[in-house]
Amino acid sequence: MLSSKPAHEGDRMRVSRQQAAEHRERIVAAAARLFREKGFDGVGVDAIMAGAGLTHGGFYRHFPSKDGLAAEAVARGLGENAERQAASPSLQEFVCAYLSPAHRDNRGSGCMIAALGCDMARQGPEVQRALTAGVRAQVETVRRWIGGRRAEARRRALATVAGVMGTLVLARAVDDAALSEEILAAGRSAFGGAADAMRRTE
Amino acid sequence: MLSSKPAHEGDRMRVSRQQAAEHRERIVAAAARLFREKGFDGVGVDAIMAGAGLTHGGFYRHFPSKDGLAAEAVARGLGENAERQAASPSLQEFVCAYLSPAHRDNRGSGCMIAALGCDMARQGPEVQRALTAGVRAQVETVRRWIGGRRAEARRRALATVAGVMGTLVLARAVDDAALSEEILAAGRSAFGGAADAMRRTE
DNA sequence: TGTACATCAGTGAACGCGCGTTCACTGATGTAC
DNA sequence: TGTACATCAGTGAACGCGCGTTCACTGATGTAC
Repeated sequence: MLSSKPAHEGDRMRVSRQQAAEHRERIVAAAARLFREKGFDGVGVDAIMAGAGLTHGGFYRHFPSKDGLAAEAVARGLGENAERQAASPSLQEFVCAYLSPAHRDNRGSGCMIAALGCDMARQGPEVQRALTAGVRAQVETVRRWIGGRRAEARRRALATVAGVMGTLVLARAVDDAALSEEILAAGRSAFGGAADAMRRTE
Repeated sequence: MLSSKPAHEGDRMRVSRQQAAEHRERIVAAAARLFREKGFDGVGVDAIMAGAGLTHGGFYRHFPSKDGLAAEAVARGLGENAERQAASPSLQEFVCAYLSPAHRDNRGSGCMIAALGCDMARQGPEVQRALTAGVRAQVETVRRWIGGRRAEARRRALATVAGVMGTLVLARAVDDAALSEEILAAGRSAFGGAADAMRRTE
């Protein structure tokens, strides 16, 4: 899938350091994808390195341990989450893309929290710190989309972020295609317009 | 924690078969608890058998493999979910219990889907079949609590089940105690009264 | 600018531990007479 | 009911594979002169 030949070779000297930096980048990218697809324990260092077009021996020139890589991979995946949000013009469109069959069927390039959320609490503190920052950022974006009174909007934003994530997890876990579609549709309906839905001042 | 001494010894003969059945039961219970606490890959057969007060060698007199046990453990955990629902008089009280700090802090005895939902899709077909049945049952109970037009109530029930699950996952994954409380509170507010909240006919 | 040396990313073999699984054995259960 | 035999749940040692990690080595990068 990934070519093992570097595609640059330019920029005068110190090509190797630059290449090493690109390799490191490719390792993190491969890990972010593979962890989401198969879970932290479902992929080995050898598979990650192969995914980056390298052999396993060189891994420890870049990372202190598999756990160390995991923290970076999670941070990277959460960054992708933020980019997808930034690319969405409205909550409605974001939720429709998030709760789409395409997203459900592509764990490897999808939401990091939906793919690994259940396992995050069992990971090291670095992973949890990265996750918390990612959640805060995502909630803040949704809060701005929702608008209105700040405290109320934030409450709705928290429920929306959690709600779409849970919906995706459920749609992926279920055995039956029709039920899965129904779950996604229900989520889009409930969370797609949190601004006017969930009207409840308590 | 669990005494290794059997606490029965009665009922005429064939005590051993009965004891074996109890042992099997204890193994499934220990697995259901430990899997939820540490994940499918986080506990070994030896730890499960120790949790049941036995040694690992006898495991394969009861189950064909660790995966075979996983399917039964998941089914058992989902059954506990159903029991907790049955013990709740209303959606409001169920959601308050589900999104309580106590539930968040006790993975081992809590919701099976929140604890392992992300990993379910990677498990065998038996696990997924059990999960799907469990989800259907849970959704149906919530639908009855919500009441009203059937299609609309079902849509809200699906979103509620997914929503509270996602909320719990998020509250557990996050690093910051205050944020975790805030997430739980937002979930209780959004999903606690799905009958009057999420008012949205599409 | 050219040459000799040092650095270090990457390789592939090897290590060692953990864990799922197997197995010979034990001794109480359960059965045949 | 009592006795001899068969069954089988449980034990603990052992096996073997996978995987995280280490290491000696290579050869190009990068540097000192």
